Amino acid sequence: METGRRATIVDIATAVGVSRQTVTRAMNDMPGINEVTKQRVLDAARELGYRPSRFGRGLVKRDQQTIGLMVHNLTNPYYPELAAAVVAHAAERGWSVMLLDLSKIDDQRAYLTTLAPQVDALVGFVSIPHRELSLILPGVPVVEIAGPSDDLPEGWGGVEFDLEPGVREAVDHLLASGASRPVVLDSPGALPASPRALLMVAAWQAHGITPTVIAASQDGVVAGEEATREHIDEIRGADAVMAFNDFCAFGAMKELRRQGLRVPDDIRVIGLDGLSAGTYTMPELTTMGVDMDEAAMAAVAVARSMLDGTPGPRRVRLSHRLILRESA
Amino acid sequence: METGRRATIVDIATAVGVSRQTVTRAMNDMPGINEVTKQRVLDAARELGYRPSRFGRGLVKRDQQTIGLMVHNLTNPYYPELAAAVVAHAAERGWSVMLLDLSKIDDQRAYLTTLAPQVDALVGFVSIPHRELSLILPGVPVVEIAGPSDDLPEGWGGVEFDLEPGVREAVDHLLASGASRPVVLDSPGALPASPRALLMVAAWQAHGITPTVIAASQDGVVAGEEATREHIDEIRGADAVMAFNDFCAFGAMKELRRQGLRVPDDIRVIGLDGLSAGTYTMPELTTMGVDMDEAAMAAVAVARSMLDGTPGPRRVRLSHRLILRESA
DNA sequence: CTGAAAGCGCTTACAG
DNA sequence: CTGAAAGCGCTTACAG
Repeated sequence: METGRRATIVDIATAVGVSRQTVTRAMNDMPGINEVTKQRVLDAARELGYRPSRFGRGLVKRDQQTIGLMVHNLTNPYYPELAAAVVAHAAERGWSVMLLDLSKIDDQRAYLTTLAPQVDALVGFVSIPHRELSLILPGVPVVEIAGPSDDLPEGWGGVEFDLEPGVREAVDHLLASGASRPVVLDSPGALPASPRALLMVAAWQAHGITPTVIAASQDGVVAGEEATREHIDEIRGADAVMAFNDFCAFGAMKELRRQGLRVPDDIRVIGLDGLSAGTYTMPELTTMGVDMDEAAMAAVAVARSMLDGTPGPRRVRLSHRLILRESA
Repeated sequence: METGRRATIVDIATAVGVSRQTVTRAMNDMPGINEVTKQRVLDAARELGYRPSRFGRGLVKRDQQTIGLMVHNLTNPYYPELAAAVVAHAAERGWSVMLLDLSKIDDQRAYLTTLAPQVDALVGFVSIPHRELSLILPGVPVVEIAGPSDDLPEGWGGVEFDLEPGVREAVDHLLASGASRPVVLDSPGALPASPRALLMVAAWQAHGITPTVIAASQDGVVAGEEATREHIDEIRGADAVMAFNDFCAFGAMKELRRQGLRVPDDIRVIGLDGLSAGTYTMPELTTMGVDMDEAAMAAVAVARSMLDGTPGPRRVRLSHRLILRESA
């Protein structure tokens, strides 16, 4: 069956004693071919284990599009929700999606250098410097999904998340529920605070309240627990925690419970990212996020208009919204 | 910049006044080209917005491999852990991974018919009838990831999960911790019970104990809550719940808490699937699962040996293990 | 209904 | 250092 080399259209043609042309007609179910001939071709194809080369075919039919989906780490439940939606919207256009998960890759440069040329456009979260990516991929359309960034490189598309409306809704909700002594649980890094934390602080200050800001050492569940434990005194004096992201919020909720504090009765907790994993916990996590399906649709649409050279939008802005569940 | 048609190697050649050959040398950083010529070519390429065609290139260099990764629904956290690992192991071989998520696809047949020919091998969870997939993809190597199946189609590879050792460990652990009145929370469907539930029942019976089996209406978190609520009387008489999967276990834990039962003090809970999302809850979920990285590595290895026609293993068996956390 | 010709965009020898 | 030739596997017109 396997003769070392993969069978081609010519092998079938010579085996059956017809031209390549006739083989194409049979394989692609085209009209204008005798039913008997067709059968003989199909039989020979099966016999020889023939599979069409996607390169030969792609070279002549120019309709195959593949978009690369870049994510930092698919294990973070934030990305699969996006990825599933991107696949669905790409499928509507007959596009395939190549998954580029950088989390376990040692040499990201080398990885992208070999794989990215196999892609017609790139969509997703760009975790390496913009300039570097542009050098690796000269000319490939890129649609970056991220927070609002004024420094989107020339020629790139973007789907931007505007967190402000969600944060505002969250603060309004907390105020309405009687909270007035908020703690912001920030992530490490940018001093004095991350953009997310600054947004939260500003939203409270608009109501004359200045939250206490504490920082976790990382942005995972365990770090959220630790930070909550370390700052438990400040937190006992508070009536609401707004976390940097949902993971920190999960950690905070776990530690609060250990400390005997009831959520949301004693203290409210609000996450940020809108993970559906927030429905696994008890209480379910109130959070903020965008509609991932909308984001994916927008990203695919921008990619399409860039690929086609259509005048369509190159930059879409989506607002975070409060996702009201149980923890606040 | 964009002239409608995409620039090819020939466009650059004529623009610079050299042969295609020379352009190839410049673009691919090959030796034997004058530095000045090379610069002129590279400049022209940038000028014309040239990007190499992956088809032209793929046709002549035969080293590009793409594997299709089939998953039922990437939003289910079970799959991303596998997907991330598959991407990592594929990357080691320079393979790219095309993501095929069937969850939001209306016409799965049409979807696979257009996308699967763009793939050299298929790996993952096969949710359509085996025969149907074989018809859509004559000759494409398939590596199915699933529970032990004796009916693996001729020529397919498989990575099989053996749940029995994990279930046995879980029961031993529950017994050792003093539990003796187990409830099995099964999923709907197969009567009288699912294979998973039957395995659990058998493991208990080996110790002379017959668990009560109750069934949820679905296999999600909410169904787990509902089933727990409906059968709360049986559960109050029990000291351990073994759930069909981690989702049901999440739901059970939530409802148990509402009902005033403490986990694990009053009642132990054990899930099945080994989701890392089980660390988000309080208490963290004790569960059973395989090492996803190992599973992914095995799947990629089987795919490779099938693609190469190497005699390597076509079927790998992996054992579930108890993942001890807090809920039991 | 079938085949000879041309071409998709690229690279790999082979000459010079 | 550079180019003319051949070929990768397939399809699309065009003849017959």
